[in-house]
Amino acid sequence: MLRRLFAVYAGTVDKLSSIDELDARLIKLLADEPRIGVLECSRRLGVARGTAQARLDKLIERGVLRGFGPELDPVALGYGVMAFVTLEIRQRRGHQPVADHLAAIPEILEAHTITGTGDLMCRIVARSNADLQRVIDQIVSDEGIVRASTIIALEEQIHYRVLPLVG
Amino acid sequence: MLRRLFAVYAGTVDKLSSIDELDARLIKLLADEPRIGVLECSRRLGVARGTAQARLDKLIERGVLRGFGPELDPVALGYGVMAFVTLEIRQRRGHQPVADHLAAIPEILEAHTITGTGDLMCRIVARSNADLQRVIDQIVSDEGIVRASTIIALEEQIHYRVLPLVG
DNA sequence: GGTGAAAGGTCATTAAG
DNA sequence: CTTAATGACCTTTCACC
Repeated sequence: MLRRLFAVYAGTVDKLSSIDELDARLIKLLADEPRIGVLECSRRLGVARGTAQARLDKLIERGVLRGFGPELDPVALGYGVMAFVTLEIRQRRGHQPVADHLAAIPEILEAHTITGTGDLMCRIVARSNADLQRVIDQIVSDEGIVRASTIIALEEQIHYRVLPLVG
Repeated sequence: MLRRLFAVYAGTVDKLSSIDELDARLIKLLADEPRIGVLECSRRLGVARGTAQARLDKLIERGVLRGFGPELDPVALGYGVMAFVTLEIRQRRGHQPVADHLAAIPEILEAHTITGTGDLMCRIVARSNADLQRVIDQIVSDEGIVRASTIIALEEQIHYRVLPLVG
């Protein structure tokens, strides 16, 4: 078998990406038809059911598979406007208080500390452009935030995907 | 019942966000324990199985629930570096050729056309900072791209989430 | 490998908008 | 009158021991 195919040496990465060809096929199979069971997987992959089960368990254990949570579409939920907001924060007390403030706002779907002139990059959604202003006001209401620079996403060219990385 | 609780009027939104309280409870239940079946859902929600099934089907039909695909962690796959890349493109032939070029690069996890000085915002990953250069080179190899400005994500403050929008 | 259980479909009845 | 919820029955399929 081609176990540990990649096993790359990638700087400070602590989890090795030990994904072999069977794991990849398993993942792609589950991505295609998430509702099928382990038995069906083993049949399609041409392996014993125990093998499929073991592979699945290990993928979850390693953190490669984070789970099978329902994917929700913000647009269908009424949040048709998406934007990226770059925040500049006061460096005094670190970013944790600001991160806590952001986490309490449901419209903030994601946040990262970043390099460059900004300090934080957030992905936010709103029900309309007018509503976007409300969300931004809510964001900048925190003392720790100096400036917010907003970029609106017009059209989604590539929807979020990870699968191509699997090969 | 409190059906059509939100039913907001949100500009050019064509899909009404008709999520009632039962739908919300169902979604949150599935988010908590994705592996449970429809029968188990119906028991926990205190409704008939057919009801739970019908609600689930309709949520999928409306596009609110995009599916139950496996969530993959790029970090565990060996892609420990994440970055946001803003692209400036030649406006001559539109962005479609560029979008096609980007779609062929697996490390590009997402792409949107945007407002502001840039034209496209991409989320990319790489195995290391050195590898990031390779990915960027691959991106800018397209004729249609004039400039790429990269911002590296240092730490994930808020992991991607949509659930808070459900209430 | 066998067994209890769940998924998925259909149906008639009842209730509510 | 239309839409939804319910409980019942059935067959196939899976998960677990």
